[in-house]
Amino acid sequence: MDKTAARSRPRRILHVDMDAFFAACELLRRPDLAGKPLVVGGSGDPQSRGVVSAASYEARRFGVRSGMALREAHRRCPQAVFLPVDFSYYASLSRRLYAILKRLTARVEPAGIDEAFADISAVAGTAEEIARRLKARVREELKLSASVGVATNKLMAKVASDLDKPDGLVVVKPGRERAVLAPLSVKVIPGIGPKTTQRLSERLGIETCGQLAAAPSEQLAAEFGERAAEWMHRVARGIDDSPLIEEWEPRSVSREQTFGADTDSGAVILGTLHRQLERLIRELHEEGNVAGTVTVKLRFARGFITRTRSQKLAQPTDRPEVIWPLVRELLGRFEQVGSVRLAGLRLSGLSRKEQGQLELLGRDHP
DNA sequence: TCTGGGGTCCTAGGACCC
DNA sequence: TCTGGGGTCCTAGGACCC
Repeated sequence: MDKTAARSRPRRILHVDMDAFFAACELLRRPDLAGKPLVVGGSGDPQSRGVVSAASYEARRFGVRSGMALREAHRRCPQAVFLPVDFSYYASLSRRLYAILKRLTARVEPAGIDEAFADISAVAGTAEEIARRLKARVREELKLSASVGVATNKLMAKVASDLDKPDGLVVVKPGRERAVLAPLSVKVIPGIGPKTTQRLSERLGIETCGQLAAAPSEQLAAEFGERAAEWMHRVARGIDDSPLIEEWEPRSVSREQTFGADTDSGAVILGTLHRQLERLIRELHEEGNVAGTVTVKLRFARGFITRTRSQKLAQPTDRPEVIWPLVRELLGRFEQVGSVRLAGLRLSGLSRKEQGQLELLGRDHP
């Protein structure tokens, strides 16, 4: 790698983010719903437990937001059409979006079902021309609308794609990063969520990225620690060197389930965990993976608190007869905190199953 | 009106070793 | 024999993202 060459010419990173993706996908196959408020979430029953995954812009006018309880969405907009989440259908459209991106450049980083980064440094044309071309292709081939941001790094490209939604196109010129961020709320920065936003405001009186960039380092460090303070200072100035990551291996897999009604039945919880283990084992086998650590997660109804118990396996494994007794043991380590709302199982520390490991396990468990 | 399901990364404390 | 410090691993929890 020629580092000086990479430094001398700034990168050109594009971020594409689909507008109200799940709702827009549903409208493709339900054109009769066009113009109506539409809410996609959970089982589609606004009276059941579940949250809004996506709301059309018509529904947003009534104050419906993603992450909101379905019941609350229904209270705010009773005339909305409620549809269940059909993840595999959206995934099929997502694959077509990625195919369009791959025609633009091979350097694509997936960032979820409805968004992605692409390094367009080597693509011919101005940033705006490339972004227009991409948006036009998405509109023609998928009949969907996307918002696009282009900047010198991932952080600023993502912020830019969000500035003019829906159907937006924002290019941040090299050198303009800090000025673009300055008037914006700190919460536009990916990684600064509700808790950090509140803490910045209440403890330090900081609301905007400009104020964050100008805050004394010692003050930030005293509140958030050295490393976090340094990170905040950089992102508030629009500085981000993080590389595009085209592919990575998953670090963990999990299944979790919220009960329709809270339960204190050990049999129900155990049965749920057992089904979850069966599904996870199938997934491990399909991917040729073994797990290193087992985690059981319970959410208790009272106070909505989540507790986990985890243990590293003596030997990474994909064998249910090794994992299941550990799940039972972990379950026994929870204190009684009343009825349970959610039960979940996570297998982490994934690695590829290797021949030697297989033989070893075969000897241990004939 | 209560808050889904799938993930990632970071931190802190205790155990343990040198 | 006592004390301290550094590094690493493991567990638990928190914040955040889509």
